[in-house]
Amino acid sequence: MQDRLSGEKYDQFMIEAEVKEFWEREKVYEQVRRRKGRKFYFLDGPPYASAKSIHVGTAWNKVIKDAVIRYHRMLGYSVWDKPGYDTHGLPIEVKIEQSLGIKSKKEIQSVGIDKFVEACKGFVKENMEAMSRQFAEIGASLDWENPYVTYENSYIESGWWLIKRAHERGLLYKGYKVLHWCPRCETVLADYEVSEYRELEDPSIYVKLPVRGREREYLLIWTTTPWTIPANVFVMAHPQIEYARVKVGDEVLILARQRLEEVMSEAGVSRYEVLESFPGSRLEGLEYDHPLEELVDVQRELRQYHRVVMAPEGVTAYEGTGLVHAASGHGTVDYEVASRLGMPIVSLVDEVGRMTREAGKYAGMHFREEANRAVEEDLRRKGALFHSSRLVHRYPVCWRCKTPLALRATEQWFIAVTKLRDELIREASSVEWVPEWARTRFMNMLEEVRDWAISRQRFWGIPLPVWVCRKCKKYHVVGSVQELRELGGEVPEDLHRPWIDRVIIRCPYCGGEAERVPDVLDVWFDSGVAFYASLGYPANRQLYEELEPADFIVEGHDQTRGWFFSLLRSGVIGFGKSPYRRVLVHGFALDEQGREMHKSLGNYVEFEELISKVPRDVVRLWLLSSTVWEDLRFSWKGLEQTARDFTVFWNTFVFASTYMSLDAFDPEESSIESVESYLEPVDRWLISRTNSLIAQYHEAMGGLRPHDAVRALRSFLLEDVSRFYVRLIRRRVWEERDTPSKRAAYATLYYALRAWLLLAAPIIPFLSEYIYQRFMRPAERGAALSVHMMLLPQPEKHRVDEKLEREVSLIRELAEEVLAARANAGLRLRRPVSKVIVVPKRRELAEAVSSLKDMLAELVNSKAVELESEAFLEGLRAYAVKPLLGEIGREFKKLTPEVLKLIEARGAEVAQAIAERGYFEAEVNGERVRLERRHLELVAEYPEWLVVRESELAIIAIDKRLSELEEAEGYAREVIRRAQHMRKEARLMIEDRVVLWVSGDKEMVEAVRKMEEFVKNEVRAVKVFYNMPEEGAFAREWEIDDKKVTIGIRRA
RNA sequence: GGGCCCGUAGCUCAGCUUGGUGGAGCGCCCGGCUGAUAACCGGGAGGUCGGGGGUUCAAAUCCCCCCGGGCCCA
Repeated sequence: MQDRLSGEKYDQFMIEAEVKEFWEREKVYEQVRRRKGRKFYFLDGPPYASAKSIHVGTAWNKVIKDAVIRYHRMLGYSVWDKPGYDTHGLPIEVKIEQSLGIKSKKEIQSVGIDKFVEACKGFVKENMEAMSRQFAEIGASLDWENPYVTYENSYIESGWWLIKRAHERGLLYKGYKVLHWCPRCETVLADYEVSEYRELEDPSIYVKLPVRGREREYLLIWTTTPWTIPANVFVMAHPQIEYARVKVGDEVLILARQRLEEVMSEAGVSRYEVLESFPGSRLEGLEYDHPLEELVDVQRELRQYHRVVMAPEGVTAYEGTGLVHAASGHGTVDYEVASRLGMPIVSLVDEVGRMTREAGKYAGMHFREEANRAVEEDLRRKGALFHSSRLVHRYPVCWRCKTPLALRATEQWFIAVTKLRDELIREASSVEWVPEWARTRFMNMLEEVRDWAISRQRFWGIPLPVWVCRKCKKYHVVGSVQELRELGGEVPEDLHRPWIDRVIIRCPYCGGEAERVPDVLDVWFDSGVAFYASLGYPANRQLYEELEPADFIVEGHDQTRGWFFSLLRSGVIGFGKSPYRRVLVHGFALDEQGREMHKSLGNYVEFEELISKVPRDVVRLWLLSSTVWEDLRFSWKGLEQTARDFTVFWNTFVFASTYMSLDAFDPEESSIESVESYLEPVDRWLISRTNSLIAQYHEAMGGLRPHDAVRALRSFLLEDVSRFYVRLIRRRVWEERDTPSKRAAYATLYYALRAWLLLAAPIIPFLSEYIYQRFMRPAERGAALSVHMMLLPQPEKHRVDEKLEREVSLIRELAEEVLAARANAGLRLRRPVSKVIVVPKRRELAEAVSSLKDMLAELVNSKAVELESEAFLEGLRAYAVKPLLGEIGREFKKLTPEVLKLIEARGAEVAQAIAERGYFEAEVNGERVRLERRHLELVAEYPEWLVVRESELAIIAIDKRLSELEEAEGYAREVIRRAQHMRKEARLMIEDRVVLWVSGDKEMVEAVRKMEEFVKNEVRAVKVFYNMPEEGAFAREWEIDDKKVTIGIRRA
């Protein structure tokens, strides 16, 4: 092997630049993609292309995807890796409005829809290019040249196909629905878009509705939206709640019994009398008059509907009066109850938030700002206002413009998803969810699924492919461009509005002219069809049929109700099945304090900044080490620590490369099979650990737990290889001659590092490629061009020795105890000790020590390790006793001083007796005294030359006594260490030989002389002189334990 | 108001599925090493396992309630 790693300073940034250049030059990605294998259809959740800079969370998202993709490629799969972009929708329209300085739909029309839509497209294009660049930067190996883009004609056409499918299945319908409406954006908001609430102040009024045919008797209702009173149709009550007729002054009010006290106290009424109480069911059918009947045109037609109906779903006993005023066009429940009972749907607010003509006196008023006040005033004048105040409550506002929303019945197009509920549940159950709780969350959501309002009264979106005949008023759904052409439509170059709006087709029913309904589709529709639209289906059926279903998707947990759902919905509508097999849910990237990262909060970390400060692999390893489905806290410190791990990764490979090349090691010639009989326990251990790692890694990656894989990889290289194995093989590796033992160590180390390098490739693609090119590829015939074209190793079960792994881990634990004992006794590690005695407390430890004695001895720098029984220590142990005054005083009373004297005088004897038989008897002042364990504290004492430490594993005793020779070795090592330091200072090469001078303190010089062969070998000296260094030699005076020594070296 | 998730050392996080002596890294203190070295190794201090209740011989772990945070809904 040739060393291509050492001698160069480790610079991860430089490495990444070079690797990138290599990938581009050799077209590695293209070659990786071209390889054939079993299909793995990965479907990219398209990020929304509304900004140029990606969020740390978006980067995390793509890094997870990339790790999974690379992993599958290295398993031999042919991975479908087309990325996507979500490009339509209101948020982008808003940005363009802002950049054009306009504020409403009307202004867009005056600018020209064509210009507006072109601006949207241009904006999105720039964003996509910037985002792709950043994704490629962190090494996301997706097909950035050919992403799927939701605004493309082919994609739009694929979208149309699903609307047509829905229509064919009888799921498409036009209906009224009460939905949140933004009067500023002039559009309906989907349920999940109603996400922002503000604390707003509103009126809180109690209104008296006169009961028809009874004098001075009223239904009492409560509302915070006076503007809905003109649209009142009926009143809802709960059949099981108790109601009361209450006399207040000369009037009678009807309200819930349970609400009585609170309502009266709020209204400041202290004197009232309950005339009778009864269940709500008795109120059914009770008619009333509308107090504003003569001011509101539509109310004259609604007279016949004004009555109390039973509607438990709309009434609670914890708020209001228990009687709920229903405005069928302005409340969700109101609408549902009205539909059920065949009541009319009345909506009196127009698209811009003004009261309609039917609202009579209030026509033209803004619903919140003006109508509220006017209605309240009129009610007061009519004597219908029982009480009025103000209240601050959470009120929904538009998520983009913060305008308070109105509930409003509007005409929209729907897909009857509720009809598909059972299918959805069946299909979702068959999906594998990681983690498992994602399934629970998803299922809970499906239980309450609603019909899907797909239409939007906007511009930048997939046009709704519905044409309505001017003559017969029937509508026709167009499923493709070809169909459009067949119906006589002139197909525009771009399928967006406004061009598509101008397409007139022939009505298939009456032959009349049909024009398009001007709506566009909900943007959630777009990404929901990605599973087939990104493959060009149905224009190109083959690709989809080959690839479906998607084998894997992964997005943040917010997408449960988002993309995961919209995909499933589209899958079931279009194909009757789930479009994906496995789902991984990842967390949110939060800031260092655990809050959401937002530009407006000033805690936003720019991706470009991140990547300029921290190498990509470091970012990746750090991101991937976080538990994937939990939220991630951004941390510069965490990244810094991760960067430090990389220096150890690097150093480990440099170490291997340096020595293997020095010894011309050839991994192909010296495989672990070829050195089998020379493998030492530590070698067999590392080989076993390597296979355990491989198994663990596959289990983690296969189970979509990349964090577990990363943690296993990290600890293997840091703990097992670098801090343990390399330390233990140093002596073998420094051996000058070519020994089988050294070769065995190299073979083992190469085997472990090779496996690690391959396993790490999906996680840290840059560094692993770099090291592969310089360490592995030149050493192996038939190694692929790139590490990413290699196959991952599979665990070889016969090489796993669980017993050995357990034993080594016990030995490591024990070694720590010994080191702790040494540290406590001030015995430095460099000085050997003559003997470590182990008295094991567990049988498996005894076995481990007896089979791995040498390993333990090496780890703790001891000349010998001996297993002994407790009896051995007992022989060396002496006990001191400490009387426990409390116990002794309580029992011996007046005799206590005498007893204490006895203990002091015959302490050793007392201790021995109690230790051996549990008691000691003697006569004191003529009385027989019996001392037991409870009277005394026994303190074990050992000879001065023995250091003892007891742990849960064993009792450890270290013999501090050193033989003369060992003492000399200790001193010699002190000299060696300093000579090594000087070699380094003198910039000698590792393989250079030197001449050494040692002079000064007699004991030191004598020690070196005794250990001369050892010293020469360690320092690579050809000769040692015991006098002052010659002129020109590199010399220095040292002080070691108060002894002065002069050391000199010169290259031989 | 509902569903799901999170809360463990000063900081970042394992451990919880399957109850049995609480772990790692960083930081801090002490010591060591110097042939991977702008590294590294060892030792030590540091914890009401968010709070309360329950089940159990035994709870960080299982159950219930509460508090704080996240996501999604109402």
